[in-house]
Amino acid sequence: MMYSCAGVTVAIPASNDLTRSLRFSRMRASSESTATRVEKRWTAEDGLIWRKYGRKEITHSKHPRLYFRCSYKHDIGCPATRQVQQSDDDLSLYVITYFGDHICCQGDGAVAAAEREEEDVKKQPFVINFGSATASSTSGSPWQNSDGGDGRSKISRSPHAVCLPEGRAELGLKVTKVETTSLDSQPAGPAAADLSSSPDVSCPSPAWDPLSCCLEWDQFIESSFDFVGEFINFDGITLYQ
DNA sequence: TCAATTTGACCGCC
DNA sequence: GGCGGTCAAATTGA
Repeated sequence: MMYSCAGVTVAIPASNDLTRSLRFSRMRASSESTATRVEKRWTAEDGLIWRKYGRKEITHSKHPRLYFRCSYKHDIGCPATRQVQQSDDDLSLYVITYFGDHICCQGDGAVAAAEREEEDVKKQPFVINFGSATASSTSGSPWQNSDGGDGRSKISRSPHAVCLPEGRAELGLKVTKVETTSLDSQPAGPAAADLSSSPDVSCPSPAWDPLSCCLEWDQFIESSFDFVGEFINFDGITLYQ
């Protein structure tokens, strides 16, 4: 099977083979050498279409870990996944760990945008200021999928990936830190207190944008801050890879 | 009717 | 056996 996305044609295995390979690729995250870790006060749209496929209560963690995968996982075998977990120490902090690169949107536009983003990352610190993130928040958490509202994402169900890394710039985001780590030495998890030690600043991946995410964007908007015109004022963000 | 979410269950690793 | 990651049936909303 061949699939084209943003000018890139990708060959993927037959669905049965893919399903089988996926089924027996458990513990993938722990076996891979690297992951991209992002800490945010809130999650934000990253222009990519994520689909939630699991939720797990983690021992010694107050908050469940949510599992997202690229919506094109089954379509074109895009291996990108991410885990989102609320920090126990700072309830406004979310640790987002990305695994794998997106192969679903590596078109020229996305690559160029990613390159521009990399330049931005190198040029200036990344500070996303949420301002009074809790000013209008009643729950203060996007983890309302199963108890709060209906949990249904209101983001577009567009069948096409939207590769708009520059959207971050539209949100006025700046990069403070991107850190590359090995899962072998620093497994993903909620303990993020020691993650701010590296001075390295680099773009985690030229193929896609891990700097922002799309978890519960509507809830994010509705509960975390007040919109004033089109300006979004974030509170803070730290990136780790 | 379709597509996304929820959630219990399954599976591999430690 | 416990834990974490993923699957897939059931559920739900557009």
